Amino acid sequence: MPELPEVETIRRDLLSRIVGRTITSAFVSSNAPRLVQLMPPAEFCKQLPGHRIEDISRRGKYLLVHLSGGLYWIVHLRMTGRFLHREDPCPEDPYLRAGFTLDNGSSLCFVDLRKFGTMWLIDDPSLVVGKLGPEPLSDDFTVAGLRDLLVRRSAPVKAVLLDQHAIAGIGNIYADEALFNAGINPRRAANKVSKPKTEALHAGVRQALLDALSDRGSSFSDYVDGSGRSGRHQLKVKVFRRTDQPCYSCGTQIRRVKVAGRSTHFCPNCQR
DNA sequence: CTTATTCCCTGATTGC
DNA sequence: TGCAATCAGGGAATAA
Repeated sequence: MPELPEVETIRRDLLSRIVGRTITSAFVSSNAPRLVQLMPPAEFCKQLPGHRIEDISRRGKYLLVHLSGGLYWIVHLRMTGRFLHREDPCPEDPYLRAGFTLDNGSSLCFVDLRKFGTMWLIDDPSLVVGKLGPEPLSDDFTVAGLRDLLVRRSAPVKAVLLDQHAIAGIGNIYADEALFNAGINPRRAANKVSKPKTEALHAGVRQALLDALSDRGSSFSDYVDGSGRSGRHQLKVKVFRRTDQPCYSCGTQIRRVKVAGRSTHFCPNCQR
């Protein structure tokens, strides 16, 4: 499940490896008919070659590959997507959904078991990422902004953290970790989170993301970085997938419940 | 505007 | 042991 720390790790990996390269060929598997958005895959494969990769940025969980001519190649990995760069052509893989060759013989391989991943080739990225909430690691994410968000909503606070239009880039792992950091019960109504707890949540979100980023992301299942290596943060999570294990802070067994349709892990003692 | 539910997809897990 | 039903999850679409 690539979330902000995982996508940012991939971005940094790819940035050092493919900026300046020109795309020489593109292929999309016929068994991935939903991968390319807004245009037929054949059109996408025809347009991409010839463009030089100028930069790579990230917005929430979206990767934006800036191409020559002002075009953007946007990639979302969803649940099981992998976006890998290698020095030779993409190897045989039953889940290889798209492959791209670069002008130095290296390649980008898009591997995605569940086929939820999507990509766009588009002039105006705001059509794809324009409605996302603030970047939680930027100055746009403030305690006051978070407070405004929470007071208007009666949904569980975890549902708000997962809402990409509220804050961009948080998924199931870091929503649970952030709420633990802040000592907030995930089921608590957003508009009942106190002011001090809102401050704690703001800090808790940032800490969860920064901790994961420094570990190059969490590899619970499919996630690997831009070179195909696993992250390490799955070994350090405080609550996510630690059901029935003791809380590191108080020893109470971590509980698992369903909130906002997602598995949710928390310490019933530390998160009241 | 909000919140809840369904859908996409397939390997892993659970239940009988 | 075997096979079917359920689960996992990001986010768009749909319903209410």
